[in-house]
Amino acid sequence: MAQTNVDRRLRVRMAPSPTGPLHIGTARTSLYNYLTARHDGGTFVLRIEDTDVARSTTEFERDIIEGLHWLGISWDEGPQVAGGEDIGQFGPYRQSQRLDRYAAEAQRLLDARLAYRCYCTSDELEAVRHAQERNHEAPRYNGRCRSLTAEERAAFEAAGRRGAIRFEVKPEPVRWDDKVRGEVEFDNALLGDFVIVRADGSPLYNFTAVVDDAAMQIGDVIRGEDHISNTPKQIALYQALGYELPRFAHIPLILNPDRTKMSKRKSQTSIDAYREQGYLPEALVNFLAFLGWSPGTEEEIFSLDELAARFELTKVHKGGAIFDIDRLDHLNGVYIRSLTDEQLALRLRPYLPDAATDETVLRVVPLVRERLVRLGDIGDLVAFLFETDATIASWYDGELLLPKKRDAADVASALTVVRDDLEHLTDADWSSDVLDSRCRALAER
RNA sequence: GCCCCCAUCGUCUAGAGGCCUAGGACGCCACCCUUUCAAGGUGGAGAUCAGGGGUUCGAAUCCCCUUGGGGGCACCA
Repeated sequence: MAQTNVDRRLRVRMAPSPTGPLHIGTARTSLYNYLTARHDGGTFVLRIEDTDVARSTTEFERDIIEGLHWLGISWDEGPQVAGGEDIGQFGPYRQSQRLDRYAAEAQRLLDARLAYRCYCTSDELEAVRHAQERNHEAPRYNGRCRSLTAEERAAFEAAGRRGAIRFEVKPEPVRWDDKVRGEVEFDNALLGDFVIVRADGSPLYNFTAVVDDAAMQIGDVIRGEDHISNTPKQIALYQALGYELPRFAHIPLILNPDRTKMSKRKSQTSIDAYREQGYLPEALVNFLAFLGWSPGTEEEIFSLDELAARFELTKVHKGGAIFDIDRLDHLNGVYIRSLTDEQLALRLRPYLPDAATDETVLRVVPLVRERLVRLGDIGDLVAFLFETDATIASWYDGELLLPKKRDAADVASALTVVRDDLEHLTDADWSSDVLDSRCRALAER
């Protein structure tokens, strides 16, 4: 493994877990990593953390990769896609393909007596936890298997138990200089020995992240604030394994309106959902970038490249930011209005019936541009004009939408009335007689 | 319960001791433009900088406490 001329100070990484569709928070963290790399001329690595076999799927992995691409976020090193090969000299970039490395490192820890086999069952562990809770103690592993004799271990193994591997935490204070938070200190004496490899042999997050970040020469670990309490554990692991420590930066969380961590239950968290509604990636990126960062000026419209030129980790806030959909809507409108007719027509295409000709779409664009908040809103505005129903098509298309004698303002006006009118329609109103008369009346206005 | 973190208009934020009687944007309210709705323009309401102590000639900015909020405490990531 010849790894030459790698400046780890300029290497950052995003390590999503494919256990769900691309999440807003993952997208924002990816963006901050990407911007940091681009700003400093560094390298951005994508690594797939799929060690949780039960929850990880290739569909989610594809969704995440596609979502990042859609946002315009690209990486310099990452897993192979579509039958290609891994890109980069530190691959493979999928943790499920690096199992031998974790096993080797775990063995190294075992041999050095910095980790040990634990044969406790989940029931036993739970019982201990409950007892600790009753005594108002911090729930943590009590170290029962820490000093098992060879005989005791053999007995467990003979009984068919395959122990998990626990890392022995040294009870000492750990501190690091966080790029966004400054000095952070934590007393590892409060920690229990934690599991790094399950009884079934599969490695766990805190362990794999450290092994890989070190192997991939990551110099700056930029991740969400929810990982801040993993950091002391990981630092201990870095030290035990003899790796050079990276720098850490914990960025603020994106919040629900009630200021709790943004969640699926309370907010729309999947990038796909925003994409489907017709938010432009440019708008989403611009919006996301400002959730926890600002250039320090009053400018607020930035392209990805402009963001990369201005972005600095040191200007990232410590406090979380509420995801304000009104603001996203506003930004989206700004970006929609900045598009040329042709560009907007192209983007609108997926939201209109196939029956609509390119020419028709192009003619609709100037009429709707000023009032489109999301591309998907085009459906509410004019999609019905292209229904196959002959009556609707002829009336709206011929008399209303594209009238020979009327100008664009007239048409826009009519469209709005039609839209408002439609909101009050009941199912019974959808007979062609009723529609016909409505259309006739509207056309005469 | 234990540990860690955070704190400027409703929201996103500017602010790194005097430029702040706290600026911008979103949202909201008026008015203008407009046959309507938008878009655009102009103006307005909206934060005693969570509260209390210090430090200093001077604090939103530094320190401490309180309060409030959040995150984490898995053989998830």
